[in-house]
Amino acid sequence: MHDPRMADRLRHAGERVTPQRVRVAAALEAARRQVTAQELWESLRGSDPSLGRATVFRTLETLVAAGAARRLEQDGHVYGYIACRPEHHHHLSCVGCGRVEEIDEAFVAPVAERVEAKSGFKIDDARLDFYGRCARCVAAAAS
Amino acid sequence: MHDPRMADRLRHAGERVTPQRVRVAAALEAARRQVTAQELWESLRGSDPSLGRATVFRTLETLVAAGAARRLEQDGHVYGYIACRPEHHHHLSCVGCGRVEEIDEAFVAPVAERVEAKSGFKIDDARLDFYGRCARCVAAAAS
DNA sequence: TTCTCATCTGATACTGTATCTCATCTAGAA
DNA sequence: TTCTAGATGAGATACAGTATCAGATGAGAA
Repeated sequence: MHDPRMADRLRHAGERVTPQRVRVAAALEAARRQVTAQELWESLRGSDPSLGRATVFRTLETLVAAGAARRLEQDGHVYGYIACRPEHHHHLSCVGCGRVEEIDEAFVAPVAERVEAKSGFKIDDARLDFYGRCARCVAAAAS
Repeated sequence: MHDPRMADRLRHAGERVTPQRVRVAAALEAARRQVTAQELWESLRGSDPSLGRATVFRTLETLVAAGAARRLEQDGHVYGYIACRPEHHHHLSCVGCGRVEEIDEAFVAPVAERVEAKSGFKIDDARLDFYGRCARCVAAAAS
């Protein structure tokens, strides 16, 4: 088994440890990025053509419930899954050249905390997008 | 017309002002909460059975593009829409009851400044959306 | 007012993600 | 090893949203 911790988490949550679940969990961890159930199924089908599509969807939900994965909304009504740690997506988008940079979660967390304190909301997810011009485009416009 | 401002926004964005669009915009404003295109269509069908489903979906996108509404992600791969003033781009959305509160620009401005300083971007516009549960829904879930 | 045409509407078909059903299989306990 | 609650695989189904297209219409021009 690639990562015995994943199996432990499932067992601890009272879930069965099946070869399919182990394979899905291993593939999710190996991805090291946000992936969709569909992507995961397609990549796993290569090595295991008998793996069912529904099984991948179900297993991902099981992993989320067991605390071994996190589900995020992606644009286009797709769920993205990522192993272990939530990864928020905040963007800094240049309207000049189209370049997009990621904004670190550290910038957003303090705002979320203050908003929680003021509003009484319990915040689960955040989306922050900035639009403007990158340094290069600003310089180009000035010249 | 319930709210002439909505028509002005459409006109200003170079969009036609049709009876259907006026009806959809009025219903969205009257809701005063986050609603889905489907919900809006079903409620409007009562008074106007000829109103097409696709028209509601298209109109909501048009309103978003014109700055008269905002699109938010809801759980279950559904887009929620809410009428808003163009100058308010930040929302705090309850996934439990659909209530949406506006977040003051003052929370976001400092983040924008720090991001500008770090990245060299010149930021023109910002959009921040938080998703979670309001105090009432948190209390209801705990009981 | 009437004309004109770009664009909007409504109906329908289609896309793609996710869920449900059910016969079969199996992990894990005894 | 046997037993059984729960998992699997295949296919059907549900549902939000989009694409298409013929016909209708808003809004500016004449």
